[in-house]
Amino acid sequence: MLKSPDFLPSTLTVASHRVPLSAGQALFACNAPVEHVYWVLRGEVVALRRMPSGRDAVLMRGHSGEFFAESSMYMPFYDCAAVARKPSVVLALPLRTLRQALADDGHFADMFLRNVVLGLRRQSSRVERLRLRGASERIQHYLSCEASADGCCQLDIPLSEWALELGLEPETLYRTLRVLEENGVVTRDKQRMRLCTGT
Amino acid sequence: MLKSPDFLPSTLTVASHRVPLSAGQALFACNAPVEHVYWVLRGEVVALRRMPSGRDAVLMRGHSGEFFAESSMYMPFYDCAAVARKPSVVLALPLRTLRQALADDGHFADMFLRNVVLGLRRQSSRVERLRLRGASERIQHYLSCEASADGCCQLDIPLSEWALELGLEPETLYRTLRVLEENGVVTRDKQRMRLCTGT
DNA sequence: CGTCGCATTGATATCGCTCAAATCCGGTGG
DNA sequence: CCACCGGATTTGAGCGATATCAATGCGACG
Repeated sequence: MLKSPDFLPSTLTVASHRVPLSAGQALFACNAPVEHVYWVLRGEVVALRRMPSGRDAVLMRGHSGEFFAESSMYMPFYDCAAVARKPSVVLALPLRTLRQALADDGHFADMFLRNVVLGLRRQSSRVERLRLRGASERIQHYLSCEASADGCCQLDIPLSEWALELGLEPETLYRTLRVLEENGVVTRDKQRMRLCTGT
Repeated sequence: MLKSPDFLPSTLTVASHRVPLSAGQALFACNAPVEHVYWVLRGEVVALRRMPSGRDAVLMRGHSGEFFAESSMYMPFYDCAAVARKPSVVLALPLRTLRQALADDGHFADMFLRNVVLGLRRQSSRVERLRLRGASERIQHYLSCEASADGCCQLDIPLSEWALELGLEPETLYRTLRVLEENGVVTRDKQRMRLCTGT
Protein backbone atom coordinates (compact mmCIF):
# COMPACT_ATOMS: atom_id res chain seq x y z
CA MET A 1 0.00 0.00 0.00
CA LEU A 2 2.93 2.32 0.49
CA LYS A 3 4.25 1.95 -3.01
CA SER A 4 5.15 4.95 -5.09
CA PRO A 5 3.63 5.07 -8.55
CA ASP A 6 5.79 2.97 -10.84
CA PHE A 7 6.16 5.71 -13.43
CA LEU A 8 8.12 8.08 -11.20
CA PRO A 9 11.54 8.81 -12.68
CA SER A 10 14.46 8.09 -10.41
CA THR A 11 15.30 11.77 -10.08
CA LEU A 12 11.94 12.33 -8.45
CA THR A 13 12.07 9.21 -6.33
CA VAL A 14 15.42 10.25 -4.96
CA ALA A 15 14.37 13.84 -4.32
CA SER A 16 11.06 12.95 -2.70
CA HIS A 17 10.42 12.23 0.92
CA ARG A 18 7.64 10.60 2.84
CA VAL A 19 5.47 12.58 5.20
CA PRO A 20 3.49 10.64 7.80
CA LEU A 21 0.42 12.46 9.03
CA SER A 22 -1.82 11.77 11.97
CA ALA A 23 -5.53 12.46 11.66
CA GLY A 24 -6.10 16.19 11.69
CA GLN A 25 -2.48 17.08 11.14
CA ALA A 26 -1.67 19.86 8.65
CA LEU A 27 0.24 19.18 5.46
CA PHE A 28 0.55 22.80 4.43
CA ALA A 29 -1.01 26.09 5.44
CA CYS A 30 -2.83 28.69 3.44
CA ASN A 31 -0.49 31.29 1.91
CA ALA A 32 2.48 28.99 2.25
CA PRO A 33 4.72 28.85 -0.82
CA VAL A 34 3.98 25.97 -3.16
CA GLU A 35 7.07 23.77 -3.08
CA HIS A 36 5.70 20.28 -3.51
CA VAL A 37 3.14 18.20 -5.25
CA TYR A 38 2.00 15.18 -3.29
CA TRP A 39 1.21 11.59 -3.99
CA VAL A 40 -1.07 10.02 -1.40
CA LEU A 41 0.36 6.68 -0.34
CA ARG A 42 -2.24 5.98 2.29
CA GLY A 43 -5.12 7.69 4.02
CA GLU A 44 -6.95 10.80 2.90
CA VAL A 45 -5.92 14.42 2.66
CA VAL A 46 -8.26 17.35 2.08
CA ALA A 47 -7.75 20.94 0.98
CA LEU A 48 -9.72 23.39 3.09
CA ARG A 49 -10.68 26.99 2.72
CA ARG A 50 -11.88 28.98 5.70
CA MET A 51 -15.07 30.72 4.69
CA PRO A 52 -16.03 34.12 6.03
CA SER A 53 -18.84 32.43 7.91
CA GLY A 54 -16.17 30.56 9.85
CA ARG A 55 -16.91 27.21 8.29
CA ASP A 56 -14.37 25.21 6.36
CA ALA A 57 -15.18 24.32 2.78
CA VAL A 58 -13.52 21.25 1.34
CA LEU A 59 -12.00 22.23 -1.99
CA MET A 60 -10.38 19.02 -2.93
CA ARG A 61 -9.77 15.55 -1.69
CA GLY A 62 -6.89 13.18 -2.22
CA HIS A 63 -7.11 9.45 -1.58
CA SER A 64 -4.55 6.68 -1.72
CA GLY A 65 -3.06 6.33 -5.15
CA GLU A 66 -3.84 9.85 -6.26
CA PHE A 67 -1.87 13.01 -6.71
CA PHE A 68 -2.77 15.79 -4.35
CA ALA A 69 -2.37 19.54 -4.65
CA GLU A 70 -1.21 19.16 -8.23
CA SER A 71 -3.73 21.85 -9.10
CA SER A 72 -1.62 24.35 -7.16
CA MET A 73 1.52 23.65 -9.13
CA TYR A 74 1.05 26.75 -11.23
CA MET A 75 0.55 29.09 -8.32
CA PRO A 76 3.21 30.66 -6.11
CA PHE A 77 1.25 30.29 -2.88
CA TYR A 78 -1.47 27.98 -1.66
CA ASP A 79 -4.85 29.62 -1.38
CA CYS A 80 -6.07 26.88 0.90
CA ALA A 81 -4.79 24.71 3.72
CA ALA A 82 -4.39 20.95 3.67
CA VAL A 83 -4.92 18.53 6.50
CA ALA A 84 -5.13 14.77 6.83
CA ARG A 85 -8.56 13.38 7.54
CA LYS A 86 -7.28 10.00 8.57
CA PRO A 87 -3.82 8.80 9.54
CA SER A 88 -2.02 9.15 6.22
CA VAL A 89 1.30 8.95 4.46
CA VAL A 90 2.08 11.16 1.50
CA LEU A 91 5.04 11.37 -0.80
CA ALA A 92 6.28 14.94 -1.21
CA LEU A 93 7.60 15.65 -4.71
CA PRO A 94 9.68 18.83 -4.96
CA LEU A 95 8.13 21.12 -7.55
CA ARG A 96 11.44 22.01 -9.19
CA THR A 97 12.38 18.41 -9.65
CA LEU A 98 8.88 17.63 -10.88
CA ARG A 99 9.04 20.36 -13.52
CA GLN A 100 12.42 19.16 -14.62
CA ALA A 101 11.16 15.61 -14.84
CA LEU A 102 8.15 16.71 -16.87
CA ALA A 103 10.46 18.46 -19.30
CA ASP A 104 13.05 15.69 -19.49
CA ASP A 105 11.08 12.49 -19.25
CA GLY A 106 8.44 12.25 -21.95
CA HIS A 107 6.98 9.06 -20.59
CA PHE A 108 6.58 10.47 -17.13
CA ALA A 109 5.10 13.67 -18.52
CA ASP A 110 2.58 11.57 -20.39
CA MET A 111 1.64 9.56 -17.32
CA PHE A 112 1.37 12.67 -15.20
CA LEU A 113 -0.86 14.35 -17.75
CA ARG A 114 -2.90 11.18 -17.96
CA ASN A 115 -3.48 11.24 -14.21
CA VAL A 116 -4.54 14.85 -14.22
CA VAL A 117 -6.76 14.38 -17.23
CA LEU A 118 -8.53 11.39 -15.71
CA GLY A 119 -8.97 13.33 -12.50
CA LEU A 120 -10.54 16.14 -14.49
CA ARG A 121 -12.89 13.67 -16.10
CA ARG A 122 -14.01 12.32 -12.75
CA GLN A 123 -14.57 15.75 -11.30
CA SER A 124 -16.50 16.94 -14.33
CA SER A 125 -18.78 13.98 -14.05
CA ARG A 126 -19.33 14.74 -10.38
CA VAL A 127 -20.18 18.34 -11.11
CA GLU A 128 -22.87 17.37 -13.56
CA ARG A 129 -24.22 14.77 -11.19
CA LEU A 130 -24.46 17.16 -8.26
CA ARG A 131 -26.22 19.65 -10.47
CA LEU A 132 -29.09 17.20 -10.92
CA ARG A 133 -32.10 17.70 -8.72
CA GLY A 134 -33.49 14.71 -6.99
CA ALA A 135 -31.87 11.72 -5.42
CA SER A 136 -32.95 9.19 -8.02
CA GLU A 137 -31.48 11.22 -10.86
CA ARG A 138 -28.12 11.35 -9.13
CA ILE A 139 -28.16 7.66 -8.41
CA GLN A 140 -28.94 6.82 -12.00
CA HIS A 141 -26.33 9.24 -13.27
CA TYR A 142 -23.72 7.62 -11.08
CA LEU A 143 -24.63 4.09 -12.08
CA SER A 144 -24.76 5.07 -15.70
CA CYS A 145 -21.31 6.66 -15.52
CA GLU A 146 -19.50 4.21 -13.30
CA ALA A 147 -20.98 0.93 -14.45
CA SER A 148 -18.69 -1.58 -16.10
CA ALA A 149 -19.43 -3.13 -19.48
CA ASP A 150 -22.06 -5.51 -18.08
CA GLY A 151 -23.97 -2.60 -16.60
CA CYS A 152 -23.14 -3.57 -13.04
CA CYS A 153 -21.57 -1.42 -10.42
CA GLN A 154 -19.67 -2.92 -7.50
CA LEU A 155 -19.40 -0.42 -4.68
CA ASP A 156 -16.40 -0.91 -2.47
CA ILE A 157 -17.66 1.53 0.11
CA PRO A 158 -20.61 1.42 2.49
CA LEU A 159 -23.79 3.02 1.24
CA SER A 160 -23.42 5.74 3.82
CA GLU A 161 -20.22 6.85 2.13
CA TRP A 162 -21.79 6.61 -1.26
CA ALA A 163 -24.48 8.96 -0.03
CA LEU A 164 -21.88 11.63 0.67
CA GLU A 165 -20.39 11.14 -2.77
CA LEU A 166 -23.85 11.78 -4.20
CA GLY A 167 -24.43 14.79 -2.00
CA LEU A 168 -27.25 13.08 -0.14
CA GLU A 169 -27.96 11.95 3.39
CA PRO A 170 -27.73 8.19 3.93
CA GLU A 171 -31.41 7.94 4.80
CA THR A 172 -32.40 9.56 1.55
CA LEU A 173 -30.18 7.18 -0.37
CA TYR A 174 -31.68 4.12 1.34
CA ARG A 175 -35.20 5.25 0.69
CA THR A 176 -34.67 6.29 -2.90
CA LEU A 177 -32.80 3.09 -3.66
CA ARG A 178 -35.74 1.17 -2.29
CA VAL A 179 -38.18 3.01 -4.54
CA LEU A 180 -35.97 2.48 -7.57
CA GLU A 181 -35.86 -1.22 -6.82
CA GLU A 182 -39.62 -1.41 -6.45
CA ASN A 183 -40.00 0.31 -9.79
CA GLY A 184 -37.54 -2.07 -11.39
CA VAL A 185 -35.16 0.71 -12.33
CA VAL A 186 -32.27 -0.88 -10.48
CA THR A 187 -31.59 -4.33 -9.15
CA ARG A 188 -29.42 -4.71 -6.15
CA ASP A 189 -27.56 -7.38 -4.27
CA LYS A 190 -25.79 -5.97 -1.26
CA GLN A 191 -23.42 -3.46 -2.78
CA ARG A 192 -23.74 -4.66 -6.32
CA MET A 193 -26.01 -2.37 -8.31
CA ARG A 194 -27.37 -2.70 -11.76
CA LEU A 195 -29.25 -0.09 -13.71
CA CYS A 196 -31.98 -1.80 -15.71
CA THR A 197 -32.59 -0.92 -19.30
CA GLY A 198 -35.95 0.11 -20.63
CA THR A 199 -38.16 3.13 -20.32
CA MET B 1 -13.94 35.80 -30.30
CA LEU B 2 -12.78 33.12 -32.67
CA LYS B 3 -9.16 33.20 -31.68
CA SER B 4 -7.16 30.06 -31.11
CA PRO B 5 -5.16 29.90 -27.90
CA ASP B 6 -1.91 31.74 -28.45
CA PHE B 7 0.27 28.93 -27.21
CA LEU B 8 -0.62 26.52 -29.99
CA PRO B 9 2.47 25.50 -31.92
CA SER B 10 2.34 26.10 -35.64
CA THR B 11 2.25 22.38 -36.38
CA LEU B 12 -1.06 22.16 -34.53
CA THR B 13 -2.46 25.34 -35.96
CA VAL B 14 -1.75 24.10 -39.46
CA ALA B 15 -3.15 20.64 -38.83
CA SER B 16 -6.28 21.84 -37.10
CA HIS B 17 -9.57 22.77 -38.66
CA ARG B 18 -12.62 24.65 -37.56
CA VAL B 19 -15.94 22.92 -37.08
CA PRO B 20 -19.04 25.10 -37.03
CA LEU B 21 -21.94 23.54 -35.18
CA SER B 22 -25.57 24.50 -35.08
CA ALA B 23 -27.48 24.07 -31.83
CA GLY B 24 -28.11 20.39 -31.26
CA GLN B 25 -25.63 19.24 -33.88
CA ALA B 26 -23.35 16.32 -33.00
CA LEU B 27 -19.60 16.73 -32.76
CA PHE B 28 -18.83 13.06 -32.30
CA ALA B 29 -20.79 9.93 -31.50
CA CYS B 30 -20.40 7.39 -28.76
CA ASN B 31 -18.01 4.57 -29.67
CA ALA B 32 -16.40 6.64 -32.39
CA PRO B 33 -12.59 6.49 -32.44
CA VAL B 34 -10.91 9.34 -30.59
CA GLU B 35 -9.06 11.31 -33.23
CA HIS B 36 -9.25 14.88 -31.99
CA VAL B 37 -9.14 17.07 -28.96
CA TYR B 38 -11.18 20.25 -29.28
CA TRP B 39 -10.82 23.86 -28.34
CA VAL B 40 -14.10 25.69 -28.01
CA LEU B 41 -13.90 28.95 -29.94
CA ARG B 42 -17.49 29.96 -29.35
CA GLY B 43 -20.66 28.54 -27.90
CA GLU B 44 -21.04 25.54 -25.65
CA VAL B 45 -20.50 21.85 -26.23
CA VAL B 46 -21.57 19.05 -23.92
CA ALA B 47 -20.63 15.40 -23.56
CA LEU B 48 -23.68 13.22 -23.11
CA ARG B 49 -24.28 9.68 -22.05
CA ARG B 50 -27.59 8.06 -22.77
CA MET B 51 -28.91 6.67 -19.53
CA PRO B 52 -30.91 3.45 -19.55
CA SER B 53 -33.92 5.46 -18.51
CA GLY B 54 -33.65 7.23 -21.84
CA ARG B 55 -32.50 10.52 -20.40
CA ASP B 56 -29.19 12.08 -21.28
CA ALA B 57 -26.69 12.69 -18.53
CA VAL B 58 -24.27 15.54 -19.05
CA LEU B 59 -20.76 14.30 -18.35
CA MET B 60 -18.83 17.36 -19.22
CA ARG B 61 -19.24 20.82 -20.59
CA GLY B 62 -16.96 22.96 -22.67
CA HIS B 63 -17.35 26.73 -22.99
CA SER B 64 -15.57 29.29 -25.13
CA GLY B 65 -11.88 29.39 -24.39
CA GLU B 66 -11.71 25.89 -22.98
CA PHE B 67 -10.45 22.58 -24.22
CA PHE B 68 -13.09 19.96 -24.76
CA ALA B 69 -12.88 16.17 -24.76
CA GLU B 70 -9.26 16.31 -23.67
CA SER B 71 -10.19 13.78 -21.03
CA SER B 72 -10.77 11.23 -23.77
CA MET B 73 -7.31 11.61 -25.20
CA TYR B 74 -6.13 8.47 -23.43
CA MET B 75 -8.95 6.30 -24.66
CA PRO B 76 -9.29 4.61 -28.06
CA PHE B 77 -13.04 5.23 -28.34
CA TYR B 78 -15.41 7.79 -26.93
CA ASP B 79 -17.70 6.47 -24.23
CA CYS B 80 -20.05 9.36 -24.70
CA ALA B 81 -21.46 11.54 -27.44
CA ALA B 82 -20.90 15.24 -27.87
CA VAL B 83 -23.34 17.82 -29.16
CA ALA B 84 -23.47 21.59 -29.29
CA ARG B 85 -25.94 23.24 -26.95
CA LYS B 86 -25.80 26.55 -28.72
CA PRO B 87 -24.51 27.55 -32.12
CA SER B 88 -20.80 26.93 -31.66
CA VAL B 89 -17.46 26.81 -33.37
CA VAL B 90 -14.75 24.45 -32.23
CA LEU B 91 -11.18 23.92 -33.30
CA ALA B 92 -10.39 20.27 -33.96
CA LEU B 93 -6.83 19.33 -33.01
CA PRO B 94 -5.69 15.99 -34.43
CA LEU B 95 -4.64 13.72 -31.60
CA ARG B 96 -1.49 12.50 -33.31
CA THR B 97 -0.27 16.00 -33.96
CA LEU B 98 -1.19 16.98 -30.42
CA ARG B 99 0.81 14.14 -28.93
CA GLN B 100 3.74 14.99 -31.11
CA ALA B 101 3.53 18.62 -30.09
CA LEU B 102 3.36 17.67 -26.41
CA ALA B 103 6.50 15.59 -26.82
CA ASP B 104 8.40 18.11 -28.94
CA ASP B 105 7.38 21.48 -27.61
CA GLY B 106 8.11 21.82 -23.93
CA HIS B 107 6.47 25.20 -23.68
CA PHE B 108 3.27 23.99 -25.27
CA ALA B 109 3.27 20.87 -23.10
CA ASP B 110 3.53 23.12 -20.08
CA MET B 111 0.69 25.35 -21.21
CA PHE B 112 -1.48 22.40 -22.05
CA LEU B 113 -0.85 20.84 -18.67
CA ARG B 114 -1.52 24.19 -17.09
CA ASN B 115 -4.90 24.38 -18.76
CA VAL B 116 -5.88 20.91 -17.67
CA VAL B 117 -4.63 21.47 -14.14
CA LEU B 118 -6.48 24.74 -13.76
CA GLY B 119 -9.58 23.10 -15.16
CA LEU B 120 -9.24 20.40 -12.56
CA ARG B 121 -8.97 23.00 -9.88
CA ARG B 122 -12.09 24.78 -11.05
CA GLN B 123 -14.08 21.57 -11.20
CA SER B 124 -12.92 20.47 -7.76
CA SER B 125 -14.00 23.77 -6.35
CA ARG B 126 -17.39 23.33 -8.01
CA VAL B 127 -17.80 19.84 -6.61
CA GLU B 128 -17.32 21.00 -3.07
CA ARG B 129 -19.57 23.99 -3.61
CA LEU B 130 -22.41 21.86 -4.94
CA ARG B 131 -22.03 19.55 -1.99
CA LEU B 132 -22.96 22.40 0.31
CA ARG B 133 -26.56 22.51 1.47
CA GLY B 134 -28.32 25.76 1.26
CA ALA B 135 -28.25 28.52 -1.28
CA SER B 136 -26.47 31.07 0.88
CA GLU B 137 -23.61 28.69 1.61
CA ARG B 138 -23.05 28.14 -2.08
CA ILE B 139 -23.18 31.81 -2.86
CA GLN B 140 -20.65 32.60 -0.16
CA HIS B 141 -18.42 29.74 -1.25
CA TYR B 142 -18.44 31.03 -4.80
CA LEU B 143 -17.71 34.60 -3.82
CA SER B 144 -15.04 33.45 -1.43
CA CYS B 145 -13.36 31.39 -4.14
CA GLU B 146 -13.74 33.63 -7.15
CA ALA B 147 -13.26 37.05 -5.63
CA SER B 148 -10.30 39.08 -6.74
CA ALA B 149 -7.82 40.58 -4.31
CA ASP B 150 -10.16 43.43 -3.33
CA GLY B 151 -12.85 40.93 -2.38
CA CYS B 152 -15.08 41.88 -5.28
CA CYS B 153 -16.53 39.63 -7.86
CA GLN B 154 -17.57 40.91 -11.27
CA LEU B 155 -20.01 38.52 -12.92
CA ASP B 156 -19.96 38.59 -16.67
CA ILE B 157 -23.04 36.44 -16.97
CA PRO B 158 -26.69 37.08 -16.11
CA LEU B 159 -27.79 36.01 -12.68
CA SER B 160 -29.93 33.29 -14.18
CA GLU B 161 -26.81 31.63 -15.56
CA TRP B 162 -25.02 32.06 -12.30
CA ALA B 163 -27.89 30.23 -10.65
CA LEU B 164 -27.27 27.22 -12.85
CA GLU B 165 -23.58 27.33 -12.02
CA LEU B 166 -24.55 27.21 -8.36
CA GLY B 167 -27.03 24.41 -8.89
CA LEU B 168 -29.96 26.64 -7.94
CA GLU B 169 -33.05 27.99 -9.60
CA PRO B 170 -32.85 31.66 -10.53
CA GLU B 171 -35.68 32.55 -8.17
CA THR B 172 -33.86 31.00 -5.25
CA LEU B 173 -30.73 32.93 -6.11
CA TYR B 174 -32.60 36.24 -6.30
CA ARG B 175 -34.28 35.66 -2.98
CA THR B 176 -31.23 34.43 -1.15
CA LEU B 177 -29.12 37.24 -2.52
CA ARG B 178 -31.70 39.67 -1.23
CA VAL B 179 -31.56 38.17 2.25
CA LEU B 180 -27.76 38.22 2.26
CA GLU B 181 -27.82 41.89 1.31
CA GLU B 182 -30.29 42.70 4.05
CA ASN B 183 -28.05 40.92 6.55
CA GLY B 184 -25.02 42.81 5.32
CA VAL B 185 -23.22 39.65 4.28
CA VAL B 186 -22.82 40.83 0.70
CA THR B 187 -23.05 44.15 -1.00
CA ARG B 188 -24.14 44.30 -4.56
CA ASP B 189 -24.24 46.71 -7.45
CA LYS B 190 -25.82 45.12 -10.49
CA GLN B 191 -23.49 42.23 -11.20
CA ARG B 192 -20.69 43.32 -8.94
CA MET B 193 -20.73 41.36 -5.71
CA ARG B 194 -18.69 41.75 -2.59
CA LEU B 195 -18.54 39.39 0.33
CA CYS B 196 -18.28 41.34 3.55
CA THR B 197 -15.89 40.10 6.19
CA GLY B 198 -16.91 39.45 9.75
CA THR B 199 -18.88 36.79 11.54
C1' DC C 1 -44.92 50.73 -29.35
C1' DG C 2 -44.59 45.91 -28.95
C1' DT C 3 -41.77 42.17 -27.86
C1' DC C 4 -38.47 39.51 -25.55
C1' DG C 5 -35.34 38.09 -22.08
C1' DC C 6 -33.91 39.00 -17.47
C1' DA C 7 -35.05 40.28 -12.79
C1' DT C 8 -38.16 40.24 -8.99
C1' DT C 9 -41.74 38.90 -5.87
C1' DG C 10 -45.69 35.91 -4.13
C1' DA C 11 -48.03 31.44 -3.15
C1' DT C 12 -47.81 26.65 -2.94
C1' DA C 13 -46.12 21.87 -3.40
C1' DT C 14 -42.51 18.81 -2.91
C1' DC C 15 -38.43 16.72 -1.74
C1' DG C 16 -34.75 15.82 1.16
C1' DC C 17 -33.00 16.80 5.81
C1' DT C 18 -33.41 16.01 10.72
C1' DC C 19 -34.44 13.47 14.75
C1' DA C 20 -35.67 8.99 16.46
C1' DA C 21 -36.06 4.08 16.92
C1' DA C 22 -35.55 -0.69 15.46
C1' DT C 23 -32.96 -4.20 12.99
C1' DC C 24 -29.11 -6.36 10.83
C1' DC C 25 -24.40 -7.80 10.51
C1' DG C 26 -19.50 -8.58 11.34
C1' DG C 27 -16.23 -8.87 14.65
C1' DT C 28 -14.70 -9.69 19.56
C1' DG C 29 -14.30 -11.75 23.80
C1' DG C 30 -15.96 -14.94 27.15
C1' DC D 1 -21.00 -21.47 20.58
C1' DC D 2 -23.01 -17.57 22.35
C1' DA D 3 -23.51 -12.84 24.17
C1' DC D 4 -22.33 -8.48 23.16
C1' DC D 5 -21.04 -4.27 20.74
C1' DG D 6 -20.56 -0.67 17.19
C1' DG D 7 -21.42 0.66 12.77
C1' DA D 8 -24.36 0.23 8.88
C1' DT D 9 -28.90 -0.16 7.29
C1' DT D 10 -33.87 0.51 7.47
C1' DT D 11 -38.12 2.68 8.40
C1' DG D 12 -41.15 6.40 10.46
C1' DA D 13 -42.79 11.21 11.28
C1' DG D 14 -42.46 16.09 10.72
C1' DC D 15 -40.23 20.29 9.27
C1' DG D 16 -37.93 23.47 6.44
C1' DA D 17 -35.68 24.90 2.32
C1' DT D 18 -35.98 24.92 -2.42
C1' DA D 19 -38.40 23.99 -6.70
C1' DT D 20 -42.35 25.17 -9.19
C1' DC D 21 -46.03 27.92 -10.99
C1' DA D 22 -47.59 32.49 -11.73
C1' DA D 23 -47.61 37.42 -12.30
C1' DT D 24 -45.32 41.87 -12.73
C1' DG D 25 -41.65 45.16 -13.66
C1' DC D 26 -38.00 46.63 -16.49
C1' DG D 27 -34.64 47.66 -20.01
C1' DA D 28 -32.90 46.73 -24.73
C1' DC D 29 -33.95 46.61 -29.29
C1' DG D 30 -36.32 46.51 -33.74
